[in-house]
Amino acid sequence: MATPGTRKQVRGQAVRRELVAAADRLFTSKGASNVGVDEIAATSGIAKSTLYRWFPTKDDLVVEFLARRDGAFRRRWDAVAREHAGRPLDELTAQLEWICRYIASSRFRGCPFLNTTAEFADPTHRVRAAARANKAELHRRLSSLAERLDVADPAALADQLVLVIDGAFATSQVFGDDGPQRRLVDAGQALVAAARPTARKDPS
Amino acid sequence: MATPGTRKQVRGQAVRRELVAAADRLFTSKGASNVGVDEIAATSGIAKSTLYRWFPTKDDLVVEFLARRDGAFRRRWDAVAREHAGRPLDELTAQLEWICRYIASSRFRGCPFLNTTAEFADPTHRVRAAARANKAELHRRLSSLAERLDVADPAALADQLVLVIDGAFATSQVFGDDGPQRRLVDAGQALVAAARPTARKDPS
DNA sequence: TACGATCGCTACCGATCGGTAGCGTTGACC
DNA sequence: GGTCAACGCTACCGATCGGTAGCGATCGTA
Repeated sequence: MATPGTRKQVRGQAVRRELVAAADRLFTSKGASNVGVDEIAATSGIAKSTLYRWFPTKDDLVVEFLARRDGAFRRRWDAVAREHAGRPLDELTAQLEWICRYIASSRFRGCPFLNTTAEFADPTHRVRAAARANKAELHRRLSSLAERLDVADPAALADQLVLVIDGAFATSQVFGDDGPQRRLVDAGQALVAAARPTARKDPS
Repeated sequence: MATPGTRKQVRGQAVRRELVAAADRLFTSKGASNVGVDEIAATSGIAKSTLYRWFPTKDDLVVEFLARRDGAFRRRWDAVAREHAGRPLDELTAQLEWICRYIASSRFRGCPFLNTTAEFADPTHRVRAAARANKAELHRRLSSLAERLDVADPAALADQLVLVIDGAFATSQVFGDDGPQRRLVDAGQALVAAARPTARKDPS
C-alpha cells in the first residue's frame, strides 16, 4: 500500500521517531503509567490526533519504547562482543562493566523492562511480553557466553549472572548512586570463579 | 489521649487492621498505583469515609502496607536466625532458602518494596523511603552475617548477596515460575565460596 | 436511658485519564 | 497549479482518580 511516493513516509517516520523519543524521555523519568498522552503530545510538539494516527493506543507507544531500548541493548552488547571475540572471560567482564557504567550514568532511572514489568501487573499484557523478550535475550546471550567459558554448569552460571545483573538494576533504584550495584563486576567474576571445575573442588 | 476507655480503641484498631489487610491483597495483586481507594473500601466492607479517618492519604495506606510487610520480613528472618545461631553459613543458606520458597509461592506477586520503588518515580517520596528502609535492613543483616563468615571482604560479600536476592525478586516477575530465581541458593553459596580467603587468591 | 464517638452510606468535588471528532492548514507530488 | 494525505489545533467524551461533606445508625459507657 501507499506505493506512489516514499517521501511522505519519511516525513511520517520522522514524526514517529520524535514521538517515541519524547515518550522515552517521559517514561524514563516519570514511569510509563505516570505519563499521560497529553504530556507526550505537548512536549514533543506533535498534536495528540497525530500521535493516535501512529499509535492507536498508549500501550503501543510503551511497547515501541521498549522495542527501541531492546534494540539499543542488543547493538551495544554486540559491539562489546566484537571487541573481545574469542576471549569469553574478557567479554563477560566488559559486558558487566558497561552495564555498571550504564547504571551509574546520570540519565539512568532504572531498567525500563523491570520498571514496566512492575507497573503492569497483568503477566499476559503486551508490555510485559515486550519486557520478557529483552530479558530472555539477555539470558540467551549469557548462556552462550557461559558455554564458551570453562565452567562445570554453564546453564547454572547464566542463571546466576542474570540474578546479579537484574539485581544491580533493581537495587540501584533503592539505594541510589553508591549502592551494592557497584559490585556487579566483582559479583559476576566471583560467580565465574566458583563455577570453575578445576580449582576449589579438590584442594589437593 | 483518649484515656477513658480502651474498648473503643480496640474496635478502631480492628477496623484499621482490616483496611490494611484488604489494601495488602489489592496492592499485591494489582500494584499499589493501580488500586483506587474506592476498591479498598468496597472489598474491605469499610466505608470510604472511615478509611480516610484512619489514613488521611492513600499514600499513608501504602506506607503502612510496606511497614507491615517489613515487620513480617524481620520476624521471619529472626526466626530463621535463631534456628541456626552460631552457624552463619547454615543460617545464610536457610535465609536464602526461605526467600526462594517465598518467591515460588503462588501468592507471591513480586517484592512489594521493589514494586513500589518502580511505581513511585520520585526518589524523595515517602513510599520510596519506606521501601528503602526495608532494603537497608536487609543489607544490614547480610553484612552482619558476612562478618561472621570466614571471608576476606565481608562488606563486598554483603553487597553481592543483595544483588542476587533482589535479582531473584525482580527476575521472577519477568520469567515466571521456572526462571533464574531458582538458582538463588546456589548463587549465594557460590559467592561465599569465591569470597573465601584461603583458596584461589594466590595460585603460588 | 441518655450521651458521644465511631461507623456505613450516599452524593459530590475538581482533576486527570485514554481516546475521538471536526476543521483549517501545510506541504509533497503530478 | 491543483490534489490529497498528513499535520496542528481545539473541543469534547465517559470513566476514574484521590479526597470531602453530611446524615442517620450503631454501640460502648456513664
